[in-house]
Amino acid sequence: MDLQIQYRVNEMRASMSKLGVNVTPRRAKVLETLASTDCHPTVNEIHSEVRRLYPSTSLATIYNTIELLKEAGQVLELEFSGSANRYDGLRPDSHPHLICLSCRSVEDMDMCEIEDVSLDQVSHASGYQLVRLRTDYYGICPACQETGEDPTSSVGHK
Amino acid sequence: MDLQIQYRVNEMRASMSKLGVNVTPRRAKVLETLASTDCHPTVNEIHSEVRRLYPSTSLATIYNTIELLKEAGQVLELEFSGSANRYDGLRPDSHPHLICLSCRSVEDMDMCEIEDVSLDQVSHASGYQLVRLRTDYYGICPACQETGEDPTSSVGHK
DNA sequence: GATGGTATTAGAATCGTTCTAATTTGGTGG
DNA sequence: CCACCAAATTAGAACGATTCTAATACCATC
Repeated sequence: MDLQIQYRVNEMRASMSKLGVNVTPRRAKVLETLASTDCHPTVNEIHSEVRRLYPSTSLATIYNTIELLKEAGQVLELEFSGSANRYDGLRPDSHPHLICLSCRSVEDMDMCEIEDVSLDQVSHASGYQLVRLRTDYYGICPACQETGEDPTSSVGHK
Repeated sequence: MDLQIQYRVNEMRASMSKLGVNVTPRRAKVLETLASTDCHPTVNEIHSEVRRLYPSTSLATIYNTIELLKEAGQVLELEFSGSANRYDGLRPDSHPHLICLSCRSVEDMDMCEIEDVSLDQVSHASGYQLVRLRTDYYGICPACQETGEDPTSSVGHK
């Protein structure tokens, strides 16, 4: 396993242990799956991956592990109402994403010139005690543009 | 009916007509409901409101009308995976919201000092053809803070 | 008053997620 | 080495928001 992945898995392990939670083999495989991709997998995708090693694994175990990871602050949940939620285990902190309305891919957006408004700043101005920020840019990704997608037809993205 | 509401309803009507869609009495009531509140109602809430005038209205009519409004670009859909979607008919353009993890209220965030990154800017840098931006700040609203809510217990917002 | 197209309805179907109750596992003290 | 207990895991049921479907109602037009 890639060293960076290994490092990230250990971080997640440590956080879970700090919560007093056992990192069982199946759970470890969930962590590894999350740490091994920047494609923001769904629960089903993680499930398939874990099953390759432990074929009897049930969906509940994946949901359960992700719940624990959320409590440990080690995974970022990207909710979607019309399709399955996606999870980012590489960068559990709030950060912006690019979402394709056509192929529904989810990509991290890393643009140094875009400076995130700080939670502190908004907290202060709004009176809210803020803990998280979600920023999603919706559009058509370069690949889908090439295959001749019409962005207006997918605006009410489902 | 308040003049501002009336004005907004007429805007929505015009957009729907331009699409070649009839604005029936039930649909008109949906528009009016959306134009009358900044509380970002759910489909169920709109349904209840429309039923006060037309008691036999089915849920399907609300979903259908909202679909048409989305096509007309006259309503902003705020998706939530664990609870019902909410709709903003007053400001169908992308704009940031404040979401309370405790009472799940959704509020428009209007802070002149927070300048939205323009879609054009991000489009250019990312290669995406962007049509929409979602920005949500999650935290505990002032009212819930007073009643002694613990923000960390609700972080995995549902 | 008949016709045709649109709107509407009730309820079934779908799908992601959560819940439940029973079973399995793994470590600890005897 | 075994019995015990708590935690993990399982399969499947339950749930809730949304979408789909097929039948009915409505309304303008002829």
